[in-house]
Amino acid sequence: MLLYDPVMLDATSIVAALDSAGYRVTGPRRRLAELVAGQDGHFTASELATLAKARRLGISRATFFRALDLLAELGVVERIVLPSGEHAYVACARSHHHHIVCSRCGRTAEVADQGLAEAVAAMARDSGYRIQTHWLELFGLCRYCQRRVADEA
Amino acid sequence: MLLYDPVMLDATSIVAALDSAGYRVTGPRRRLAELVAGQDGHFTASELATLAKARRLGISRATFFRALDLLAELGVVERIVLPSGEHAYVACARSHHHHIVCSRCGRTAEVADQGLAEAVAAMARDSGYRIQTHWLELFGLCRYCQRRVADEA
DNA sequence: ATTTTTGCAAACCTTTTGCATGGAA
DNA sequence: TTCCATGCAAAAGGTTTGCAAAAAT
Repeated sequence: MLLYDPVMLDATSIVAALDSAGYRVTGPRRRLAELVAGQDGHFTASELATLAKARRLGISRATFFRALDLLAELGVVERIVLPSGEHAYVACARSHHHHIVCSRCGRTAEVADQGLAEAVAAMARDSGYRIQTHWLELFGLCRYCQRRVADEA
Repeated sequence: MLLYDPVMLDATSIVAALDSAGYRVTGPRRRLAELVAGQDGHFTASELATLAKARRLGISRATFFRALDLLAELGVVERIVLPSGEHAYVACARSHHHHIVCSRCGRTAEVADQGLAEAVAAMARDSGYRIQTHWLELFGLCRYCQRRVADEA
């Protein structure tokens, strides 16, 4: 049993989110939704574009950038920034949360607050800054990769 | 009195860090060190290059990227990633710490742990991931900008 | 019929790299 | 004299944008 499964998002609900927000449901967006639904780690617009090209899905590169931006605005996916500076997206639940990204396979898990909110509040108090947003990213090895790394040794 | 002043780094100690690590002390690196010493918020290689060009310091763009990379390896500055994906650097103290970046003026402050380590440990425990590194960035308004924003209203 | 989306290609930016030259040790 | 560092320019990504054509409502 996995405590923290990657959040799975089905294509239907992605399309529904677009539709109910008044955006048009188009062929490319449907196919893109399926591609996104098939991802279980983080992914970049670029990566999906490459994948789509290989599968001859007929979705242009620009569409990925535009659509993923849109999905991020709608809160369907969350945009994170990798240490390299690339923009990546992960499927996300509605509430505030943070991600752990596996540095080996890219799998992500979400984690609960665990006292972070208080720590951030304390930092705000001490620094005199009025915090607008905070942003915690954890990088590490997921269970599977820990095992694989151990096997290799 | 400011509790958390931006860390000021003087040019001399930057040069000393290079020297003692066995790297050559060159003209461009000296001038770059002064430029870095003059920054009090975060800055990108690109920004410094533009600045240097305006001041006719004769330091090429590539040198900024190479030298700042080096300084980050030496621990003289820390590399952060802005939400836009750009790589930025901030002067930093040696111990583990986190930054608050002012979203209006770019001023940074460093903050103490405040229970973050325990929170991260708890997240590791719950998720089953073996955490390799974590990375907290806070964005908000510094004291000065809070006041200025209030004045404008 | 109207308005949004798309695709294409070009433009943009930041960052990286190859290679010959120049400078530090 | 021996390498390391620099400058230049080109390359390499990733991301954005203008515009005409296509598709959705």
